[in-house]
Amino acid sequence: MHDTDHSLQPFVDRLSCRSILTDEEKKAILALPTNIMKLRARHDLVRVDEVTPYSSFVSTGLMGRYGQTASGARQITAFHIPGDMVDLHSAVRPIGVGGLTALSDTVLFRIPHTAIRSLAARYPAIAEAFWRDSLLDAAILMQWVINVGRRDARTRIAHALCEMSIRYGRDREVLTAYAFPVTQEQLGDATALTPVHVNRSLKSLREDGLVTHKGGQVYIAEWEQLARAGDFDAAYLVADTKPERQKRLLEPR
Amino acid sequence: MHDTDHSLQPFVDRLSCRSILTDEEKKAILALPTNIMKLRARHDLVRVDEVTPYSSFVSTGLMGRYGQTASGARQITAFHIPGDMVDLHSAVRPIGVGGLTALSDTVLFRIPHTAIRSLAARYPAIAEAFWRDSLLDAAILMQWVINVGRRDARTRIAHALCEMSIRYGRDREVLTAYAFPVTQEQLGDATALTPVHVNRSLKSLREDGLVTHKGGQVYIAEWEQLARAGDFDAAYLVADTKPERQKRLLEPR
DNA sequence: CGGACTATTGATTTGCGTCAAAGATTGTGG
DNA sequence: CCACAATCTTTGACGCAAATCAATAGTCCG
Repeated sequence: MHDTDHSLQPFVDRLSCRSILTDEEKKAILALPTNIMKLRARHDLVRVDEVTPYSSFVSTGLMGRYGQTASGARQITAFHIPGDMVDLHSAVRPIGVGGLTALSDTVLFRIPHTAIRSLAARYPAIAEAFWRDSLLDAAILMQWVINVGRRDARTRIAHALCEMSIRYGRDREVLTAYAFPVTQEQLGDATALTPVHVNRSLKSLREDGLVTHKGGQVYIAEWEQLARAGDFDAAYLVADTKPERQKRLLEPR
Repeated sequence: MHDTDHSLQPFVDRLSCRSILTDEEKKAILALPTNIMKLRARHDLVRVDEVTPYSSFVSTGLMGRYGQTASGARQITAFHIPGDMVDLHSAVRPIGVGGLTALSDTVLFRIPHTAIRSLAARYPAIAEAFWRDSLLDAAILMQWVINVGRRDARTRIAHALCEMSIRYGRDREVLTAYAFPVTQEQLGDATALTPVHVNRSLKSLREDGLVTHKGGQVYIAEWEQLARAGDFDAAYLVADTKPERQKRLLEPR
């Protein structure tokens, strides 16, 4: 085995943080057929209401899942960062989840659903890992409902920046500087704010010395204060509180 | 086999709508140990940040999943109606999903996670059905982000009432009259509105002759118009567009 | 170097929140 | 079965956070 430009090793690493996989299972994942694809910023991978026959691993860049209202307003429902597998779920339930767009220039490895499905069929423990992965996405979505529904603009932005800090970090550690290549308009589409108000909220956070977002880079000056300002508690992002509970449903065979 | 008061038959029926299960698998689900539990309205089954060792099948009543902000504002992130299995996911990922409360008097059958886990371990096809079930919840959650983030009050309420109409209906058919035992305050907690504004929005929909909510009952007078007013498209609730795609990952053994 | 995004700031508007108070319903214990 | 307490619904007046409108600077890229 050797790494290639198409390597899914980061995906295996990420799954292994949350689920226990045997070497054979890891190898089987690495052996998935991949198809490299490059997307320019603002180009769609999947349009709303379109059904895709692929799942895609994000290698570099940033993808956004989105839906829209009849009046054309866009709402981003998820950010997908390098290491994430997007549309993994669509192998099992391929509808009703909106479109996927590149928020910045992005490199993906596409994997046919058929390959995902047969892998999950052969290795139930992998299916379980995939399931657990989609449950983390669901937990994040719940937080977004709370964020968008019940927090004011400044708090929402702070919360979003805290979330991405933890998600970009290895092993859920705080990253006080990270690349987050979104425009203020896109950040507004994720937090349900207008670009103008995103700008004002960022300014307020910047003037209070908590955080800066410039040139697609986030610099967190005061993590503790930012987390407080964003009403942020990272518990929902943690794989599991008790390691013994993340043990496999199935023994290796 | 005979039905009892603890029967999980409705759960099997619901899973069977979306996944293909053998008779043996269905029997195995029905054989799960259940523990009946009654909850009065406004009582919690699981508090925020609490970890539960049970999944619960809703027999009658209405459950709500919720989170809250530091300032104490409550946001309902999901309604769970009779036939739903709540906290199914917590068997695999037991954290970060907030609390569960009874929105009306509710009867539940509790099932230990250990039983769920061993069932999923023995029958991978059941694990797959569970996964698919949690993906529907995630699709609903995405719509809630859009609803709360980008639609005005009247539209949000209309959307929520449309969603529940389809979810209460058998086989995703429109139900123009259904029991939905929530107060206007709870509906506000779900749509991120104040009870006062929920009242005004309902009044507007009522005066336009679209829908009525009185005494915990919803009466939809004009489905088409209500769906338009709520910017509602039921596609996200459908099990699958193409039946052949919902075929099993795994052959029965 | 020019055209198209992107960020920033100010002035004004508005949908929804907040506060308040009066009815309608529901439930409960005597 | 009634009384009264508690909860829920409805309506009005007012305030505010964020949207909208508008215009000027940066910035990136071909």
